[in-house]
Amino acid sequence: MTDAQLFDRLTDVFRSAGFEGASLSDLAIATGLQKSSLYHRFPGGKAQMAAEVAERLGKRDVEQALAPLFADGPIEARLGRVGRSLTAFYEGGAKSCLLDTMSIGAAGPDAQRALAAAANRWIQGFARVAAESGADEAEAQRRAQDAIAAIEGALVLARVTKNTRPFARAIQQLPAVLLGIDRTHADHTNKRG
Amino acid sequence: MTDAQLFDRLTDVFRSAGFEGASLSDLAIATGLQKSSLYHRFPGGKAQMAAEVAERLGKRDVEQALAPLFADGPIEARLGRVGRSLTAFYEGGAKSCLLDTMSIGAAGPDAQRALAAAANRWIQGFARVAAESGADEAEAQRRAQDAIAAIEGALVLARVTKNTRPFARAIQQLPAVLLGIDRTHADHTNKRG
DNA sequence: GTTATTGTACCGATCGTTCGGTATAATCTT
DNA sequence: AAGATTATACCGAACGATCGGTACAATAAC
Repeated sequence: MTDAQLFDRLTDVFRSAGFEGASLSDLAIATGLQKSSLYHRFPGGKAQMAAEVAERLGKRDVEQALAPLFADGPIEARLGRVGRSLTAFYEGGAKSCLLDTMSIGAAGPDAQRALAAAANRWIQGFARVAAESGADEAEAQRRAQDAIAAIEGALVLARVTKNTRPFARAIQQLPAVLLGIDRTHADHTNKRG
Repeated sequence: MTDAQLFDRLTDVFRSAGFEGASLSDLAIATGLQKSSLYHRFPGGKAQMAAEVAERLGKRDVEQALAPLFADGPIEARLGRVGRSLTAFYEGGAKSCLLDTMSIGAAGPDAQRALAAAANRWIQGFARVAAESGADEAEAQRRAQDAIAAIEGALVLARVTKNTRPFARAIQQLPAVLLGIDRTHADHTNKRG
């Protein structure tokens, strides 16, 4: 089992069950390793697993999902690509966000710090593209936070109501939010829900 | 201890620790009751506690928070009152939402159903006021979902980054979202963050 | 004195964690 | 090159603690 696979499995358990809800048995089954083997790889136990998973989220996943932002091409096209990237990452809204599920309860200070760092990286990435459209620093930050909040909230709504359309809408409205375009009378044809 | 106090304590534990994170010991300590007393009141155990807490959220808390919506007065004033009501409920963004924290992991089918019902009641309440401003049914639903998603996402962001300003902004933008007013160039004076 | 309610003592199961040990591969010694 | 040693990855079995839940006697309320 490669490191990437191992982390993928761990991440999946944590993000669907949360920190407390993810038992070592669950993690062992998901990874195909015995609990003692997990302790060999993570001497710090479950807290270390959560912390390293959260770190990878900030350092690898966020960078990967936001990569299209800093490529070439018109800004709308780049944002469209990021939207598709996020839709894939969250499986259309069917999967929860690690930032949400693992920040509940006692996940240990290292994990909490890593989660906060991941969130801030995401905010900074969005803010950077918002600043491209002429927004000043503070306004860019606000737009970035609002865009992420819209996505995170839609994921919560999807988990509770089993309706992923608000998530699809949040992704669709992402360019408007970041670029400061009026979305009052946007087109919702065939996107009701 | 009155029923209201009892439920308040239980709700507090569930919404800050989630279902799995809320142990019977925690619940017993928070309520000042022994486990046997809790089982006398909730023969169905922790699952029943969670379900009844979620039911009260939908039937009492949502109704209470949204009450100003259906009183007299101009619609902006009513929405302002709801915003203050929600700010109090979430303590300015410092407290998580039960819809979020208790929907993670295995909270039992009754609780899940009650949480979904609570979310839908909230959506319907917001949609009703959105419809007042001339939006058709589908558009009102969308605005209501988006408004709630903005709030829930801001609460997630607040929990992770310890920054409650996105929450304050979500509340502030609530009237604009529901009434379909352009909020592109809204005033953010003294509300940066 | 009857009925609720609580306190105490438990239960089996599972929690996160640790320990002793195995197999293979790399590293060192000579 | 051969043998001894170390490092790495994994496993099975158990640890004490806590989990959610139960049985029942003592107490409180009426």
